[in-house]
Amino acid sequence: MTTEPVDGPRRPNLSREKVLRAAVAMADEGGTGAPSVRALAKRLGVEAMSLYHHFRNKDLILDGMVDLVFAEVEDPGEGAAWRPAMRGRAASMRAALVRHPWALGLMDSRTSPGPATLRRHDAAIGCLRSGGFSVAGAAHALSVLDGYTYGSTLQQLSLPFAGPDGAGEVAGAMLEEMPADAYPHLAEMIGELALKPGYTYADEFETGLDLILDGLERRRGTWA
Amino acid sequence: MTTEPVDGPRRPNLSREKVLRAAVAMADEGGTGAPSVRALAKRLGVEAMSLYHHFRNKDLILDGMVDLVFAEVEDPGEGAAWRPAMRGRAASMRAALVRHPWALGLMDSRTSPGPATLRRHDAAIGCLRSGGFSVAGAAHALSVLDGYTYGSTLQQLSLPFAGPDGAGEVAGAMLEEMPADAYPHLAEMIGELALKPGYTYADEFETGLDLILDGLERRRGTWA
DNA sequence: GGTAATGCCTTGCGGTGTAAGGTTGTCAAG
DNA sequence: CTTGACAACCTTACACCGCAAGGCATTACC
Repeated sequence: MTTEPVDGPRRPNLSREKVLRAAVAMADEGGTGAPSVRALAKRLGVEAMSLYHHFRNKDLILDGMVDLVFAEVEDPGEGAAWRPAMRGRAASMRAALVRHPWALGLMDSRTSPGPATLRRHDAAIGCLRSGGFSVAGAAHALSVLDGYTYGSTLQQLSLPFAGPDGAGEVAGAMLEEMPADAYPHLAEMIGELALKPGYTYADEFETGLDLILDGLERRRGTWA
Repeated sequence: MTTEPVDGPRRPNLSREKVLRAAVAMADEGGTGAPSVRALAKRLGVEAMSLYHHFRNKDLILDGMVDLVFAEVEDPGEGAAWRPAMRGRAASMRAALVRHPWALGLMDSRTSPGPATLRRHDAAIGCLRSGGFSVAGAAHALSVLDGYTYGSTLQQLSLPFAGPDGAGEVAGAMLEEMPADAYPHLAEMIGELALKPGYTYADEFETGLDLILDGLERRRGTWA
């Protein structure tokens, strides 16, 4: 009993990972983005400044949070064919970004990728290379795929509704708010697509993804 | 002389647009993202709370800033062929987002598009429709193109260097910092591409953009 | 037992967005 | 010419924020 390290007053009950996990959880719960240092500390049963013992400043916490999200993305096995592997990777990435909607907003302010991010990149390049892409070709492919994945997710998160159900209502409201015929083509599209039941933006993502994968397959050999 | 409305003490010397223009200018100058309400007010020679007379809260200022960026993007003329028109639109969009690097970070937190944003969307749909795309096809095309444009720009802004010159240095430093052979494929790519002079990420954007445009052309007729 | 390091806390500073209410110039109606 | 409504702007105040500086137990090592 007493021989064990009972969590005595000064026993470390904090750690980089525990802090990051709590931070991610709080960001997921409250829709307000990254939690404040004070709130995060309270959640951990600790005073605010204690966190600065493990992170030099808040930016490093944010870096860690982003990297933790990237760590959730499943890497393609090295043996898999490049096309289904990259398709799965993009879908997994997108799912993670939707699960943690604050992550995209954090990404563009941090410039130093974490280990999980680097590992993910490395695995993808390896998959593409063994799938017949040159170094330059793999760079092209990774740039299009990741770019599209990020941007498409960002577009989805910017939509003024969450699930597929909300699309119809919001679309209808928008149509009425719109200054008469100020945006005729947009109005047509909303009326013809979004108001139909069953429209989900997630399908758009797959449509575009397949278009890009087709293009990659076609150019795979031609890229020096 | 005196008959003119001299800007007397209580004559409105503030306006939605003046505030927004100052906000954009400040965001461009200081790299810290959107300016604080206090700083913005000081720049306009006014007390902080005065701004709340024109905007109910800061979010509305941010909405306006984003829309002002979108207003900078040149729309394709309605008569132009869809492919060069959409290509130019994407390039112009990307240029605007690079000119105002804070805009992308703001985009994912705001969900109500402004008039310039809507107009831009409408024009693009019109261009695609008269280029032979169905309504659904235009939706697909717009989704891929915009998604890729946003995401690719976000990737570029996340790079730890600014101009094409910095690539080599940073790449070299990264190679040395890396835990030996933890990321072999990534190391190879950096060594083979980024260290070569003349590599710019902007070229990657065009490569991917053309890939997507090719794919769109091929599917144009097949989309219901 | 002495010493150094670790892990956490206390205090306090300058900054943030904004709610509530006061002041002041302008203009239309009586 | 007065009066009142109104818009534009200011003052004050609050609760919150990230974080610099320093203190104080507890533990590990010699």
